Amino acid sequence: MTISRAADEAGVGVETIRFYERKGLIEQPLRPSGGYREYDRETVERIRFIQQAQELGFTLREIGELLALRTDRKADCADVRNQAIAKRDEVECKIARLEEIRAALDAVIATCPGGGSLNSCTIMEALSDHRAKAAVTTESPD
Amino acid sequence: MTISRAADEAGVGVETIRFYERKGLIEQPLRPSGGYREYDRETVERIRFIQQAQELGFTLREIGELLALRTDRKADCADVRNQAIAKRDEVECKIARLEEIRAALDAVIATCPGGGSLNSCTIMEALSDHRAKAAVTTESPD
DNA sequence: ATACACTCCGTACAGTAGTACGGAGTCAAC
DNA sequence: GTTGACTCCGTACTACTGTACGGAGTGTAT
Repeated sequence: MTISRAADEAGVGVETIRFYERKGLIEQPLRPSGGYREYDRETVERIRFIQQAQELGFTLREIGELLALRTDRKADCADVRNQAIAKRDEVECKIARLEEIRAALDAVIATCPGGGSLNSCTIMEALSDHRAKAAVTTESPD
Repeated sequence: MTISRAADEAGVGVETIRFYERKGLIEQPLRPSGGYREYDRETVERIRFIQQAQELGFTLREIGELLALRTDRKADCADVRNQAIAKRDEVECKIARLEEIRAALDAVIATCPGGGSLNSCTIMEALSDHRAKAAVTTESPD
């Protein structure tokens, strides 16, 4: 399978495959003819694995670790589970943070008269510091 | 006020101020002595405004627009309100997406035996495509 | 044998938000 | 008048996930 075929099968671009290769996410493929990369079904699966994991919010670095686990004979299912749990906790933190932001935006929108000069715009006021802290600040930013 | 003093007052780094200046978020300051930047209280406020808006999830580009509105005589409170509403909608989309991810991770964690070889690891299975679609895929990725 | 599509490679670029560096100039104090 | 802290500038680098480019080589079909 050529690189463009593999890219099609996996649903990514050719350059993406070369990029993953550089990043060590997929192994160096054989080059039987004229230096052209030769891919098998397994590598396509591996690329799909990467895509799936990305959809779950894993970074390429983390996916690299998962892939390393996959070929590690000593690796345990619990290792993978722990990774997944850590990622879920991380996602939960992000959600909580975004919910705070949403609440702050809602508050600010609710008090806005919705028209008139900026001098009486409560949103601008809220962003212009002083009193703003209560409505806006929510501990450490991301 | 020197740049380092202004940075302290605003709670950012010196380089950050120069960066904002390059980005056009703050105006070119006066340089009365030896080419040193001279800041006033108003600029510090402006930098704080930027920080506040960042905490609400606005990007620097969007903040630049808000700041432009602020000095635009024709600007209306409704313009600001619309920006805030658009941002809230955006935040809501992100939350929804993350909640899908969390659900998928929860599902995958729940079915994991929690120990044993990777061959029986349901998380790895889920990531390894085929059947995975149902549990993992949630329409367009971010 | 030649056209055409495909592939090779390294490098640069995209956007986001800064941070770091190094050599030179400057300010205030002692 | 010299020390030490501060500032200047442009550039490069961080992290992330790719995308684009351009000139050269190669495989396949006609």
